Amino acid sequence: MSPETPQVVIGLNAVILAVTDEEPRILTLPRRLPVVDQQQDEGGAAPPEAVDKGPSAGASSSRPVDALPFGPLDADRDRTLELALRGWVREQTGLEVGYVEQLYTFGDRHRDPRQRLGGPRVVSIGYLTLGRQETPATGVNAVWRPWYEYFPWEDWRRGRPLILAQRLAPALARWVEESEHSSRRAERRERVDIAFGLGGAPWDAERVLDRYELLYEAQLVGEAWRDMPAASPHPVEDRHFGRAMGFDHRRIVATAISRLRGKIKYRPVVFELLPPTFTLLQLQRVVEALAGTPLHKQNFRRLVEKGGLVEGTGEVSSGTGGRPAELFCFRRDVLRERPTPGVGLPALRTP
Amino acid sequence: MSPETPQVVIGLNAVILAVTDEEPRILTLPRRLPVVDQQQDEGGAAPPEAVDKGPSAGASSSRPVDALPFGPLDADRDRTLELALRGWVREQTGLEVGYVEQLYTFGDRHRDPRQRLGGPRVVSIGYLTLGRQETPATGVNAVWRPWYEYFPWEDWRRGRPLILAQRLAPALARWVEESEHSSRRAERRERVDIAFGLGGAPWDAERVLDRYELLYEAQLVGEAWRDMPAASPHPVEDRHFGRAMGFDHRRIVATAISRLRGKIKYRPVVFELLPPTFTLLQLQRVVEALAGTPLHKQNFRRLVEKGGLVEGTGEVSSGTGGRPAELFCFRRDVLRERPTPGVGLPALRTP
DNA sequence: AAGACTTATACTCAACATGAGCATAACTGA
DNA sequence: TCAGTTATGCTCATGTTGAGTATAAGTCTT
Repeated sequence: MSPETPQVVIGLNAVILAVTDEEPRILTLPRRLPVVDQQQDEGGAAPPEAVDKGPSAGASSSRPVDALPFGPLDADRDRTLELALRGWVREQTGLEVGYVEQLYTFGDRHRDPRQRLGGPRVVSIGYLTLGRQETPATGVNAVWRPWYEYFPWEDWRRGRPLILAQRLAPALARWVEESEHSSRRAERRERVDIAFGLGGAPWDAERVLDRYELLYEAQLVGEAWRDMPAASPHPVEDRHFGRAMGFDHRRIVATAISRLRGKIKYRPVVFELLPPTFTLLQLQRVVEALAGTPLHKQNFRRLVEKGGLVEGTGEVSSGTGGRPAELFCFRRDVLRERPTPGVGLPALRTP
Repeated sequence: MSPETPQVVIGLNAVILAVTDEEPRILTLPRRLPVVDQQQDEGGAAPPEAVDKGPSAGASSSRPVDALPFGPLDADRDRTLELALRGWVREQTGLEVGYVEQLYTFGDRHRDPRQRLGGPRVVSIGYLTLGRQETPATGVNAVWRPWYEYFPWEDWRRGRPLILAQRLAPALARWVEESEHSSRRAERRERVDIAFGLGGAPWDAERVLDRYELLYEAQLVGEAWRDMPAASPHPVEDRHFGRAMGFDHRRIVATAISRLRGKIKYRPVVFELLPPTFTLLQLQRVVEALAGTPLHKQNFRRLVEKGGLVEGTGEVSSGTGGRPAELFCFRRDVLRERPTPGVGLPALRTP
């Protein structure tokens, strides 16, 4: 490795989320990335563009994959990580993000194909941003894509997804059975049951990352094959679940969903995704879209209204298709009143 | 800056937590660190030991400060971040950590005095580890120190801490008033009220990090003065709250407390801090120590027993000082039964 | 213009969870 | 034996949650 190669590069990755037409969508950039070839596995110089610069079309071939907006931290220029992230997003998409939250930092060497091409060690910090769906700058090749395309088993709004019982559960069962020792099988089975709500265990909507990690380990997602040093030719597509992404970006999106599904319960973050005023059904649809579960309409209304999360504006919306609905807005005072203002949960009192 | 200086260094920091005598304690290493001098602010070569190596006594003077075990990521050797952390902890303390959880990644340039001495950019990843209090290897200068020494306003077990009303609230009020514009004052006041439960707002035990960040901004913690490029001589100690730490380590500990106080509510992590069998009062005392609030004994028992979190072993403990108590152990099956098994919270059903 | 359909909103009721307290049991030490 | 200490069982009022009924007020179709 050449001496002037930096040892470590910090990659900043943004899951830019908006909800439109009752679908949570993330902003993705289709990118052509170098394919790891079995022959030249340890040799060959790295195409530096893929690592150092953002999406400036690298010289590599192969079909494009979805990637998140991302770029490295400039140690000399960027004063904070968040400012660096905002800069990259602006540069690559033309969008100005509002609410930003750090998710997690990933640094496994073996889960990034770039590491095998002689590039520097990449440590990626994932961020989640919330906002409304805006059109990227002209000339930017960005796509707002529903996040359930990457995680079809996570959408329970119209009942338990068919893919679960029909395809995922059998594939996972095979993975459990392919273990040699029975203790190992029992351990795998328990992990599968808890993560996917099988074998009598309940479905926990927040375990999105657990489920993705398990699928990766069981080699049921495309990324797992891509990352294997001596991968056999890609197996039948039928055994890959959900749409794959470049780098470790799907893992970062899984982290984002997990985090957000947890957070809406105790912090009023949903409102970042809504216009200043909205009907209660609009609000409900957004929460349902994020949580991936249907909600009882009347109870939801009681929750947010009696809970002091929203207040009526007096205005009414006409385009409901039925009786006009009152327009509500977020009630900021709730932050002073309750410790955990979110969609569900009790309060605490001062004794 | 010399060309072979790495641009970015990843610092891995461990908050090693155990609870003994009803006090949560973290393992700290007293270290002598270079003092930032006003004269040589931008010049001077960095003492590389303070950054590159762990606590190998640097050549610098000044009195020692508390620091967490930490060390840089070795991009070539360490396969994962967590393995690197375990290695550093082992090397510096002789301890083998069990449960490990990543907290947050900090990268603000201006909040690390090392950055002003010409060293590389440090990005610190904080980790939390849970276990029992073990004695560090002989020869290691490590101290288990109660975390409430760093955050005395966080311990509400014996009622509202006196320091809050007597010293913190007035100091914060001064900070609010010292703003020029009234809109700025109103904004500061709202932040103070929400973070510290003043002005009628409730106390939210989880906002530990918010409170520390606010104190830092209001220059009411020692670290704020240390980090100022042109700091006036340190003001009277009377205006600093809690025991200070080196680097940004107190911020990392604040993150740890916030995270843990949230997590015990929905994941059975408390048991990592307890022996395999314990009495219910022992369990309660540990939860109280972490949450910083007293709990109703009978209700707590009902919660963990009916909630299926623990099961009786039939054995009894004699050293209670009163009637002997039954010994309980963690009931692993609860993971299969409830989505969020912790100290408090409802369940979800499968329809 | 009537009737079907859609969405909004109010209200009820049972099941369950939570906060607070009373009562009794079983040990220790003076 | 009595006071002090902790353990454990039980009650009761209140709050929260899940599910459903009923009615209001629009749009669209014929």
